[in-house]
Amino acid sequence: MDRAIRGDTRVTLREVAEAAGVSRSAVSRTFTEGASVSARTRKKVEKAARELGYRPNVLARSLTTKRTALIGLISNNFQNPAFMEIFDLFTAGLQNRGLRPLLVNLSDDRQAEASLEMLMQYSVDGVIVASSTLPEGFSVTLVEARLPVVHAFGKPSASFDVNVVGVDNVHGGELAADLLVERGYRSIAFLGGPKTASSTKDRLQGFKQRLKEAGLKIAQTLFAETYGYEAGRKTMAALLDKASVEAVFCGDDILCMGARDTCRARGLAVPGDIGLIGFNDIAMAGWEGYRLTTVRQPIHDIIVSAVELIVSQVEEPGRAAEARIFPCRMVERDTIRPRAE
Amino acid sequence: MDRAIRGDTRVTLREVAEAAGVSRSAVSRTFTEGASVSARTRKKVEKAARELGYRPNVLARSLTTKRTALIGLISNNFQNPAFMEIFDLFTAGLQNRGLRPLLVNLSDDRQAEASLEMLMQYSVDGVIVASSTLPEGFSVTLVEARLPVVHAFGKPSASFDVNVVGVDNVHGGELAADLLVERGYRSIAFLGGPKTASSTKDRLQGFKQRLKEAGLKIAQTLFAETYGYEAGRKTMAALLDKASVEAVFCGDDILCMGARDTCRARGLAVPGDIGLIGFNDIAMAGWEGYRLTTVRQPIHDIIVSAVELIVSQVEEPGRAAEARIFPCRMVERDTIRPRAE
DNA sequence: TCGTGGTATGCAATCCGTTGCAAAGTGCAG
DNA sequence: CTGCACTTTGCAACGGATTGCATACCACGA
Repeated sequence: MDRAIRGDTRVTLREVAEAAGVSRSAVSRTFTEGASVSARTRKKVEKAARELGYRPNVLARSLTTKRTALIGLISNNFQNPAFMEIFDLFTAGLQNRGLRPLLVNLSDDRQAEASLEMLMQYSVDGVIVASSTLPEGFSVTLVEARLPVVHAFGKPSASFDVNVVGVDNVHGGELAADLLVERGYRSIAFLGGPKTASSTKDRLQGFKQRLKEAGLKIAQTLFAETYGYEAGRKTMAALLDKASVEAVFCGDDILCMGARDTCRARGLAVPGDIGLIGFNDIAMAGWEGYRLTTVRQPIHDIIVSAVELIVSQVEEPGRAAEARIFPCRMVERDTIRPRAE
Repeated sequence: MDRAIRGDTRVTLREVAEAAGVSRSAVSRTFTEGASVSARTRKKVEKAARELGYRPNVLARSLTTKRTALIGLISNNFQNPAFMEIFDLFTAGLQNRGLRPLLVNLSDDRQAEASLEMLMQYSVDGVIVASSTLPEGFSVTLVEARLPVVHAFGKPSASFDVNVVGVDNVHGGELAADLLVERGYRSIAFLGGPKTASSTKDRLQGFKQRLKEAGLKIAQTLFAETYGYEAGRKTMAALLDKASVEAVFCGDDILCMGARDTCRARGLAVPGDIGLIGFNDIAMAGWEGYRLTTVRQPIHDIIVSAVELIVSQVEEPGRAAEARIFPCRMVERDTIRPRAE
């Protein structure tokens, strides 16, 4: 009976129409919200559809409606386990609004162009870029192709009209500096993420500035190649080999966890011998083996906001680009020494 | 000049045809591998296409070709940071073969039905189920709808024809038991993942059986609600409250990390006071703060194999279902006491 | 010059839906 | 019973591509 489940071929609208003894329009209309169909035909159609196991073909539909409900979800942070939280929230958020995430792994940036091409070919309704390391130019290309875009964890750009949701990274850097100064650290290093990432630059800027205001200078500035655990370990090792410092501000929790572990491996106590600050406050930052003191980024809010934004952008294409910037705040755990009595 | 980039509307094949002064068929043919077009027209078409910024509409194409290159990627393990590795490999693997992952977050299993419906409506070419906790029935539903399916990290079923790629979990459990026995542990507990998951059941089975052969019985058997860090912590706490044991075999690394951390929080030394074994050998298992002794699952091989399998399944629909089972092996780090002298 | 075989091309139907428009149907007041 | 204003319905065109088939073209040998 149920052709679709038997699976020979998918049942089409035309067949339902024939079975129900109505026109194709009638069938189409019973499946589109708010179209004019009498209760009687609707019933007939629904019965036939049920019996045949009819499922409308969304892709065919998209041909005329110009909507696919597909949203490109691009990221290049697949090395960072923290992104699991992010994917969870994004996919759940999109699904709740009836949107479908088409996932793009951009770990190899040479594929950037091809990926964009692909997204256009699939007629995605919009794109969410979830990354703090992709260059601004990336989102801009999308905007130029008239694709609605939201750059989550990005930095607002003065020169281009692209939707951004993120935090005030400069301020985050300031918070870290303030805490270190307050706790009396004087020899301080910065261990950032990829040098070219706007997030890295901004955090460093705020950090440096505030230290300067306190009469201090950054003792060492190193950059990890990626936001990843191994990168954090290696970079921290390099740092310790170069000089000894009292505290390190890491540009990301995952880097900080790596850094924490090279300390552990070298027998350095934290915060006894060296203080550490992370950035993000991902779930893992609270794990017993780490308990990072870190600058919290409201990931949940950012993502909810990004989804909201892409939705309104899709629904109202002309809409002006928006930047939604959330504040960070310090969450203190056990990697920075307590206030002196 | 470049309409598509200017973005008014997408350029269609028809417009290219007009610009090049050829028929629509000619245009279509220059864009399909192996079709018969003269070098001269091909050149004309390509020029026009380039100038107009034409990109074929894959969805329209799929209407006649019956191929979308969309692959549903379903998971319900978004709480487990280890899945980042898995997503990374899957997305990269699919992309390399020109396939597009349509991501489905099934954390809420009440949406299972709706998700399947959705995947069918989007005419995905196939589905990869990446989960060891989804019930067998889930994949079966897909198979019945004649969708090519591969269940990664699943368990082969005697009764149903579904493609499975995974490890021999029973054997994994045996390895854990053997090691514990060899190291002279006698009071031993099992801390598994969700009770209903086939992975949990199989690991437990092998474990129990082998202990029995050594004349031992499992002292405690507890199950975590999910494969997640918090679940691991809580369940371990419950276990310790009930009884004291010498060693615990955890059904997953992430659970084991949670367990490790409740030990840490309670001041229990590992492996001094208690021994721990994990399962999977995810990257994090090697982190300095944990260094889990664990049963290794060849994640990389499994995923490569799963992608391969879905590809051949899509290309050759009638193909018989296959089960590809990989062996596990023990990797020893620091959470089990060394062999006595 | 003509015939032949092969390659290129275009026509038109098709894939699966949606939608503007005109025709048909309905209900109700006069 | 007629007229009028809605509500339902179907027709047919359309969205953007592919493809079977028939025709047009080409070079080449006889």
